[in-house]
Amino acid sequence: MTGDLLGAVTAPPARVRVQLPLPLPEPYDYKVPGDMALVPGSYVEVPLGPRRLFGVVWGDGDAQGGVEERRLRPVLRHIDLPPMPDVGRRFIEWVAAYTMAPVGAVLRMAVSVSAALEDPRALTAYMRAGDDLPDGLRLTPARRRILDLLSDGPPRLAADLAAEAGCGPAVVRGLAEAGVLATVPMLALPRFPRPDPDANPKPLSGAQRLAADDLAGKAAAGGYSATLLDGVTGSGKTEVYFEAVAAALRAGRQALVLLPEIALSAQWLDRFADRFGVRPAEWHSDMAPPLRRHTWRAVARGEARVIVGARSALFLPYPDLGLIVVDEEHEAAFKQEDGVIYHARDMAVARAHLGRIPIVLASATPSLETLVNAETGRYARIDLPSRHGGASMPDVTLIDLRRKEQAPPARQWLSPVLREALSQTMLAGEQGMLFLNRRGYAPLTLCRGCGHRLQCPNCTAWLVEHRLSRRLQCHHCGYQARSPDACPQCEAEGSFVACGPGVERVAEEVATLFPDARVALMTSDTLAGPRAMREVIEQVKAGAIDLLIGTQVMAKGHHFPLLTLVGVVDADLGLSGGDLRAAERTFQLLHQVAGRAGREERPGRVLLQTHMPEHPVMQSLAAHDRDSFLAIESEQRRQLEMPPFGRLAAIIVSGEDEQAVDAAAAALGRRAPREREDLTILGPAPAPLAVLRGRFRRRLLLKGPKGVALQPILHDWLSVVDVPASVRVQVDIDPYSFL
DNA sequence: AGCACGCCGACT
DNA sequence: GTCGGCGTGCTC
Repeated sequence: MTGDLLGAVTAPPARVRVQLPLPLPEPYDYKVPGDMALVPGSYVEVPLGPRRLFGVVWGDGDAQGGVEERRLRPVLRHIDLPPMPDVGRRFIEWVAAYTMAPVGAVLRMAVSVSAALEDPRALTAYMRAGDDLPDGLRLTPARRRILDLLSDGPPRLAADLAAEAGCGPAVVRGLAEAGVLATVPMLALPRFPRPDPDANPKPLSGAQRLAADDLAGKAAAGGYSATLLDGVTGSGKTEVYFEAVAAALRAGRQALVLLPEIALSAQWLDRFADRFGVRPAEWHSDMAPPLRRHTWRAVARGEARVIVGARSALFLPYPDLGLIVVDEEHEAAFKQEDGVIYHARDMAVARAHLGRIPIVLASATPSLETLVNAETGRYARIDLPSRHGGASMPDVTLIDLRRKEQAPPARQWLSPVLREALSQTMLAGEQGMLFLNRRGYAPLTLCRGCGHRLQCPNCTAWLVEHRLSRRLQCHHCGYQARSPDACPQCEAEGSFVACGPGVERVAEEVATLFPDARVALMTSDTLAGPRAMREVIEQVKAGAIDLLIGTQVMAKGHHFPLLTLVGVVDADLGLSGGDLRAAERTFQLLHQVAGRAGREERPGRVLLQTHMPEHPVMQSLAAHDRDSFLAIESEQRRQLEMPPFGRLAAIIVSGEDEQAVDAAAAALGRRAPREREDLTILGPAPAPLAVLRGRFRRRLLLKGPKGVALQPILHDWLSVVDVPASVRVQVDIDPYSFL
């Protein structure tokens, strides 16, 4: 104002580049109101067309090359939060460049709840509206469970109720709409008390102490380092990296622990609380939006000091991250397969590098990638021996299903040897476990009359019969249907035959073999919530269960002291399919499952049913020789120049119009950079799931030597091919799943 | 990612 | 004659 009166030259209105959480090709410029003090990283609200959006100031506006002044619209609001630190923005840009995603698409993950920046709002909790139920209320089983949960206890969040009852949050809202439940604002949002690094330190073995001191020293000193913490289950990896977390806390910095499946880690949270006095901040995708927002802000403000979460926790706006731990670093769950396709473990290493902080990769069965990095010296390595001396692994026996006397009877799946072992185990008052990584009753249902196979209408996949829920399910898209009475093709009634086993079918066989055994089924279908999981675990520990039957959710680290026998119903499952990492993954999974048998004083044994006992995976498991398996696997990859000895990228072309997809894939194939001798191009070929969720899919694969960055090659390649908007082209750098 | 604009089929 | 399908393009 005074400037005008004095005739002074008024500075042109300041202009900033704002990155919006949208897949735009570049940030947009906005005009800064005179009284607004913005810095790079400031969170702002800006207009975009008719909408108001949150964004992040990415730098100064571009007065020369950018849009003309008169088109600029003003920043509406400066959000009252500490700005996103420089390293956070550089990380987002790095991930965008690496994964070939727009920066805005990566930013979208970082402000992952769309309303992350909105002012805090109370959570909505639900409680019983009264004791009586209205007439005509349909009391479905899910509704019944919700009401039971609320019959005793305080009002609860819809997401928590849904998780415990094993249904969707819509059921809770439906009950509220029906007037059965009332909503109340829940004022007690979790506060994030500071974990105390000295609350309850655990006694450590000599080897643990050395490892812990090493990692704690790195965390205290800061600076980039990557360390593989390699130790079998029961070697005390968690206690060791807890000391690194403690050191980061003492240094006044935040720590992040990435776990593959936060939902299954109630035990982990208990151990953390025991060590540090309070629970850490949790971050995962099925948190209620208000809780996500609350947690996000607590991280941004630096109030949350230790965050444990699934892969998306990597993108939280840490103002002062001082340590990253990736536990179970070999887990495929770290690979995000939709939207921005990335591997959280690899991105975490990049984040540590950018932030100049240490990262710890922990595993009992490290990935080949990580092992090779440790061997070449890129990563430091700490080997943690078992606390129980050398013999931590149980006795592993292979059952050769090709031999007549070892094969199970027709339409049954447990061999005589395994049956006998189960029987002995239970007679001895010990517990057994049967592992089959296949949900449902049977993976394939066909008509005896005409041979028709029940297939998903949206995917190239058979429908899996689930007898417990009396439904057919597609495990790829979630399609469900009631089992038909008659064959849809030949209309014969009652002509269906179940082919192959799922865990439900194994449970049926067990019920006829051991009618008196107390059996628990552990699959993602039966363990819908953390409560269900905890209940089964308690029952097993209390000895109220004789036999556990389940899929990989059962394989995760639970300590069952009475469990001495593990039977793997089909050890070969997962080896077929031509997946690059099939053998590696099968080894990791079976190793983990085998580790469930025999803890503490009781020796355990493992029986693996297989059709290929000579396979390196089986041989290594039987001989307790991880290194020989890795050597064979590593040599094969080296010869094929496959990762980690070469680089791989997949191009996935998909769309609802098969011809358009084929045409686009063919066009990409024609323009492939075939002139370069160091590159190999495969495809286009139908993706293994040629139709997924109603979309046709074709794949191309680009392989190059280790030293060559594939992104610029892909960029040039894709830029010369015109693809109609109805066809989507995705790039998957370092593909894991070949689906 | 939204949302509008814009050209071709089945209805009040 | 309109209502509405979603293909293409824009948003600082």
